[in-house]
Amino acid sequence: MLTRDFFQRDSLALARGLLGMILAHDTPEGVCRGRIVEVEAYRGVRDRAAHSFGGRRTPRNETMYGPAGHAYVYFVYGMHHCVNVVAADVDVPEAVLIRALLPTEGIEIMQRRRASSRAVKVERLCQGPANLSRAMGIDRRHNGFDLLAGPLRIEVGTPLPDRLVAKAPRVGVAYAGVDARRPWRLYERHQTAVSALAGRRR
DNA sequence: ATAATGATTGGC
DNA sequence: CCAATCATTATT
Repeated sequence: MLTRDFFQRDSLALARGLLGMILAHDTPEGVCRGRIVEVEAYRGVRDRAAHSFGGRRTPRNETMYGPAGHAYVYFVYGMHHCVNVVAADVDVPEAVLIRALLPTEGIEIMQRRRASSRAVKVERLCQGPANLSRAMGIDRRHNGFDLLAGPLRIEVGTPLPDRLVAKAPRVGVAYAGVDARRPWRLYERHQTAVSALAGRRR
């Protein structure tokens, strides 16, 4: 099991550490697991792309100000959920957005949750933060959950070696000015499950 | 109370 | 390219 120390560090370091770890969710339908292959670091009060920029503290982002290793889940665009892992110390509002998983377990359950007109390929089931949330059965009810243990948790996986870590600017943060260009999106090189809009790099 | 907008996705 | 769709936030 991971320790609190694993999560209690700055969000960029945590983002790096989360690559290769497992997001697991026990649900009535069964357990679902996926290997984390793409993340983005949101670096707190100085990061114009972060919900906590400038020390903004609202009901929505309150979890970011709490202890590390908890889930910050929020609702956007009137229809999507995104899952973050809270980093750093209490009152230091940093977090890591989980952007893509490679599903390893509970694939049929995920396919049911993602059911649309056409079948969804395994590598697309958890491709993108909102798709992943839907496939894993995560919504606002999970905001504030402790990810160390419990029905929604992060388990020890296989750390991703440096040579397989790619870095690029974050997605969907054009409003963030200079911070929009920072290479704070980390993902597994050559991994087909990384989100499509994110583009590929080597 | 009202207006603006979004850490996205999928369809055309 | 753009509509979907509404909670959250900022502003009056």
